[in-house]
Amino acid sequence: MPELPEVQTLLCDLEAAHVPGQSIEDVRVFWSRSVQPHSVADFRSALQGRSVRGMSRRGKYLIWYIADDLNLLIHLRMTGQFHFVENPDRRDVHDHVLFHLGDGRWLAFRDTRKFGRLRLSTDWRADLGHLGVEPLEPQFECDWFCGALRRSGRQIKPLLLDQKLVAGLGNIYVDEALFAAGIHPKTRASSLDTERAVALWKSIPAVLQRGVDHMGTSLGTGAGNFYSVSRRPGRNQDGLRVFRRQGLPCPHCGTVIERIVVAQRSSHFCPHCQPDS
DNA sequence: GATAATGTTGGTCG
DNA sequence: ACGACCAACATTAT
Repeated sequence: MPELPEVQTLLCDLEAAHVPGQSIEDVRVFWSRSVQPHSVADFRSALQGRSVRGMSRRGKYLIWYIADDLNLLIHLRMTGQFHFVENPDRRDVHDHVLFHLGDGRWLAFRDTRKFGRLRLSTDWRADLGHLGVEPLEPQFECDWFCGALRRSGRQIKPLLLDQKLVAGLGNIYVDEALFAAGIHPKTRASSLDTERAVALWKSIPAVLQRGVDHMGTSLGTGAGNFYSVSRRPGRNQDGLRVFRRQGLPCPHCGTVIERIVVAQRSSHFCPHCQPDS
């Protein structure tokens, strides 16, 4: 579920809720694999009595600063969420980790599908060193990006989903960026001409920033849907042009949007605006 | 009620 | 190097 805009929304909500600055009085883990590779005891003892000094985001990771040599790296995977619960007894069956904060609140990590991970790091720069460039930062340069595309023979969609080149894109925003740039998801990266490559370079930050501005994308109403700490859904789903809109008319030309599978992921595109090369 | 699909990542295998 | 496939899980839509 959560891609860069959703994690950024979560970060902003946690900061607005003043979680940074709080001490961690207690940590309770109800599904041990949420904190693997640590043992529950190690995870708890490493954090108990410490404080959350600050937070940031890298790709789809949320980073809590505990000390110079201790960070908590959180990846939400498909259905991870944070929210506050009244007390430990009121915890939902999918609330797998609880943090008792210094001001008395209980912050819960909820994750219906249990893919999310909370792991400790003594060096987050090294542990997240595999991640590529931040697409909303100045290092996301046009010449560098176009050069990387030229040197890769991979299909453009799996290349963009690979966090090693650009960090933070997932299935929704890749489909939206490819539509905005008029590129078929199976196109070989190296076969894109400069005009298409530059269009893609522009569309990636555009669709991501739009997602951030709309506080993320919340599809459906189920338990695994995206909700930030405020429990309000995002509203970016209303602005999606192609994602999960197969059978509906393209907003540009009216052609029926198609759904195909690329790299084992459902992919949505307009066959007229994004012709197969 | 069974079956397919789901927004992520990491592994294997050819 | 790359892509196909699977696994980790639970829920929702069909």
